Amino acid sequence: MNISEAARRSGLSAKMIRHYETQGLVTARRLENGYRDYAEADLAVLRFIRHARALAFPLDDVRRLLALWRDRNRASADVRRIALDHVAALEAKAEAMQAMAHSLRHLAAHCHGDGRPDCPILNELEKNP
Amino acid sequence: MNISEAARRSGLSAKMIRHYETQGLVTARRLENGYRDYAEADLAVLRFIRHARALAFPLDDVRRLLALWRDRNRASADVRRIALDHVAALEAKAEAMQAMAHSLRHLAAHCHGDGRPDCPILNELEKNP
DNA sequence: GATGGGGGTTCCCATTGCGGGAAGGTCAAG
DNA sequence: CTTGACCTTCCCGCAATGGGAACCCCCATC
Repeated sequence: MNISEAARRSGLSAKMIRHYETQGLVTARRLENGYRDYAEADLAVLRFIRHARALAFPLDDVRRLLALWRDRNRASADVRRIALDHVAALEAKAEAMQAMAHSLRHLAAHCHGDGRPDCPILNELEKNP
Repeated sequence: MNISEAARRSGLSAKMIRHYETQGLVTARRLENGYRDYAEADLAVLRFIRHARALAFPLDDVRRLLALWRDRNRASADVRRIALDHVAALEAKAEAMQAMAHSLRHLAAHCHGDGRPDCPILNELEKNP
């Protein structure tokens, strides 16, 4: 199957697939004319990548997860460590963003939000320290 | 004051300050030798930027907030809108990340995490659709 | 045979917000 | 005069794509 069908069937874009190839996550057989040719097994890899990316695993992690996936002698502990490290990163970022959102919501709640110029949001931003 | 002192006193890096200048957020007087020269008023702008960035406002928003800040005839409604739009974006991203973290934590909780190869995390990633 | 259309390919640029580092000007102290 | 600590501009790299150019391939139709 050509790249656009692989894209359609994997839920990725052709651009993404080529990019993942440059990053060493997938490889494709090449036809005589240079076209990439994907087998069902490749499709499984592409779907794996899509699922991992949907969970926001960086490509580096995806590469490691793929290696473990292919390794019949893997230790599930290795998979788990990658996942939990990623979870920690996600939660740290999410909490930081929630905290920022909270502060801003609080400031916005005290802002008239009308034609008058005074605004606690700007007051906060212009504070000295 | 030169750029490194402005950096120290604003809590930004010299690199950041130059970058903000290319993005039209700050301007600095130039000495005869081409060096940037900052006044106290510039420092206030730099601190404003730092506070806004600490709340993760994109530079485009910071530019708009600065314009409103300088505008004595601003409507606080405009400031509020920028802030609340940003809050919405922050919360959307944060919630998406929390959701991913939750799914992964759930999967990891069912993973032995020992030397055995079977792992619900990989099972999830290799699913068909 | 020529042409058109719809594939494919590679490669470069832009995004966002910086950091690193090179190449070179400037200035004060020793 | 040299050293060192500033400053300047400019280019590269990051992460993960999207957009688009320039060009190749193949098939069908005129």
